[in-house]
Amino acid sequence: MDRTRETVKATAGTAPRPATRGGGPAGANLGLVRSHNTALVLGLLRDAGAEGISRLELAERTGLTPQAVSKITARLRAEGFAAEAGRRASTGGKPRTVLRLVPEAGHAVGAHLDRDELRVVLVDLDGTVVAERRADLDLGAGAEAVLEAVCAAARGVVAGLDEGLGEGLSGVRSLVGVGVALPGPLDHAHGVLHRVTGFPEWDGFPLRDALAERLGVPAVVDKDTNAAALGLAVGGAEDAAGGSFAYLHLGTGLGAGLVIDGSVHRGARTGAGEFGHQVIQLDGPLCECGNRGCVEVLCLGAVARGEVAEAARVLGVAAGNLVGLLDIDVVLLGGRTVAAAPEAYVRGVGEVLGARARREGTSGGTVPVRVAPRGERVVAEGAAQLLLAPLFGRGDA
Amino acid sequence: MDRTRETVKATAGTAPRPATRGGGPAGANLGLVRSHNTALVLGLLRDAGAEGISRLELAERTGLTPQAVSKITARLRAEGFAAEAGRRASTGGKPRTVLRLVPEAGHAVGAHLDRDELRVVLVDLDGTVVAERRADLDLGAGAEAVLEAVCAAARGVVAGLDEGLGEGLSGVRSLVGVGVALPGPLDHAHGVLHRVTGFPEWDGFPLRDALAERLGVPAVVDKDTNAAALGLAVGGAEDAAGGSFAYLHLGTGLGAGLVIDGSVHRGARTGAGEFGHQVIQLDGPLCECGNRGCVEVLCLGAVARGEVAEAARVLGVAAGNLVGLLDIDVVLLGGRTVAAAPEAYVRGVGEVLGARARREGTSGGTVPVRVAPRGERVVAEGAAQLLLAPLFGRGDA
DNA sequence: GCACTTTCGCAACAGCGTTGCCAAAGTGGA
DNA sequence: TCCACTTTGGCAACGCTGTTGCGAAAGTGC
Repeated sequence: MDRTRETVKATAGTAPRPATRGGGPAGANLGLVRSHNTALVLGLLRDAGAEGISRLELAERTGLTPQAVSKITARLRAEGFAAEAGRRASTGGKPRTVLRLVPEAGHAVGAHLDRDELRVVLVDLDGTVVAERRADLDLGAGAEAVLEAVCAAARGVVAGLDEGLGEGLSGVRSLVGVGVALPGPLDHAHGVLHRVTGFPEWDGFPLRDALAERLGVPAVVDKDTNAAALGLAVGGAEDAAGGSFAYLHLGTGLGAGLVIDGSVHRGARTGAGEFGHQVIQLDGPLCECGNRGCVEVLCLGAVARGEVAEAARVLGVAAGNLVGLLDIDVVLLGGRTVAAAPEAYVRGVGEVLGARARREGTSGGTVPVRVAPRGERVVAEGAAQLLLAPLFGRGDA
Repeated sequence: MDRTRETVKATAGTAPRPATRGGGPAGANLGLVRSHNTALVLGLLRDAGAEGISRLELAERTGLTPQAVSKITARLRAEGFAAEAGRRASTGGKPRTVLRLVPEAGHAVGAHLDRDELRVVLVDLDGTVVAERRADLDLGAGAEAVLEAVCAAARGVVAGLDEGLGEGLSGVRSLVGVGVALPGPLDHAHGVLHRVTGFPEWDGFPLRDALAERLGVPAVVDKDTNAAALGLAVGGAEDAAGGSFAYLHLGTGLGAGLVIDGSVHRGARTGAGEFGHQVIQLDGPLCECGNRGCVEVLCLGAVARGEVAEAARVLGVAAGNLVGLLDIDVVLLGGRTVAAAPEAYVRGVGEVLGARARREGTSGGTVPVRVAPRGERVVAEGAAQLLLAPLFGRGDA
């Protein structure tokens, strides 16, 4: 990913040599330390929200000295990313000055390309959705048509910023870039699509570079479930922060986004999270993937027959396998099918996980199951976070 | 983990403040940069083995400048961890000086506590086993007896070092510590056992602290499968280095150790890798864990009936689920049952994975399946790596 | 009104990797 | 045999990082 534009480079400092050559482990230099700590502080500022956070709290949370925090925050204030926001009550001495993030200092566009729908949002540093567009879309209409639809929508959501708008989006000073999330296998590292399920004409298409060139800003591409998981990791469930959780998406298909120790796990081939074709019934009914007894077939079959309880139970068994394998903290459910009967799925999956936990003894207790917040916008918001998260020290994207 | 003894503290430098307070993300200071880069260089030295590696190669691989590498290696040489080892052929100028690790500069003890057997090894910095002891063991014989057996064996393997041996092991200058691996649920972070399967009397026993006090050196405790995975990640399969793989252990039970992006994934409760109780047959035969249709029941049942091919197939299906979920690079098989018919299991599991890969298209190709090297010593060697790996920049342990 | 506590910035500092420069140690052509 | 050239790698000065020492600012409480 190339993020060398001047606008939102919080880490202006020196121009360091390329930190890593050839994929090996990277040596750390001082510029890296600086950007790491700056990102850490920015992240804490964001998490503090409107309430803000004092310099000393930042020092305690990061392990840095108060003086280092003062220097870092001074830079951030000079660059417009942070600002003072009142002061706390005194505890016998000088009251702490509260700092807060300036959300308008940075924005990112997030686009969710679904099979029949396009949803584009503009998100600020805080994660707040500033603008949104929705349109019908035919993923099979060809690259040119889809690209144009995405660009038009992106221009639309950015228009309100009034920061000067030229050919692409490159005139928008605070814009970090555009994140795109879509189904189907793809290569996240290079931003190249593989055979998007049902649309073979996309195979090998370099979506990231095409978009970046067309819009004149950095672009990132990821699977829809990964984007959703990232969005939820950043500002979603409170207890999911920094931990591990799975986002299970039940819509036209069944997939998962995995967050392990606070960052999205994609695997070397962006193949992780293939949850739907997990086999849970040996020699079971044939799935369109060629396997037998996949969760997807069993679960969606039950849905089609109207047996929501059975669908939830099957989903729960597969979720239980996942929880056991990865020792996950929370399971979040999303997607259109879940949205149609949220309580039933939460209850059904929860029961299976609860029974499993009870059998295994008390250690750790049962894994909570919840409906993922943000509803139909999860993926689009997460796509925007593909650009924003790195600013805040998330290793993703 | 407490590793403040002077002997093998490669990072002698300044005494930095505690880097992190309260479990949050840690701010980086200069001492951290130094130890990070030092560990990186040490790791590359170890991977280079007897052939050694030149300063400039180190610079290229780490992304550091040659001068920085020179400084770091000068320190390492002064401390006895590295030494010059000849020189390369000239390519038109001054020939490169080859550096190599001095294996004898550090040792670690690794202990594998199995239900009926104790195996203790002494490993040097290179990962080479310097000494080994094996003894019968009854895990149910009570804490005192087991502790004494471990300590006696540890003293035994260390005796040959002739570095002065007092009450415990604290007199051995080059000894980093003792790593212990055993089955059953436990808390890796605190080194406390939970209900070791079949031996309820161990529940809550603080094994790590008990051993550390008794021996006078740092101790680390982990699950046997995690230790094996770490050992394989460090010096095992070549193509597993830095990547992701699963070690599947088929013995009296069925478990897995997961390595994701080069480091062992344990989960917050050290619960990850519960592979055996993955359900792959809805409403299948009852497992002793209370679930129905677990791989363990199906697989071990087939083994008991002498149907090795069926056992391998079932194992392959479960491995396929795991591979799909995590996008893993390699599957390594180990354990007594596998050792009895290695080719059959490799073939059987490989066929299932191959069929799965073929159905999903060409992207990435099929995941290789191999027998884990090192045989019955994997776990003990991995246990020693619990102490050594951190020296080389592995985030584990 | 004064002593005390707490926050936080300025200035000096130590330590990290980096840069500039040069000696060392080879090769290869004249 | 000599000399120009290339490449390695150490020494010294440097810039930048977070850290430490100290003092001003801004409250509380007797």
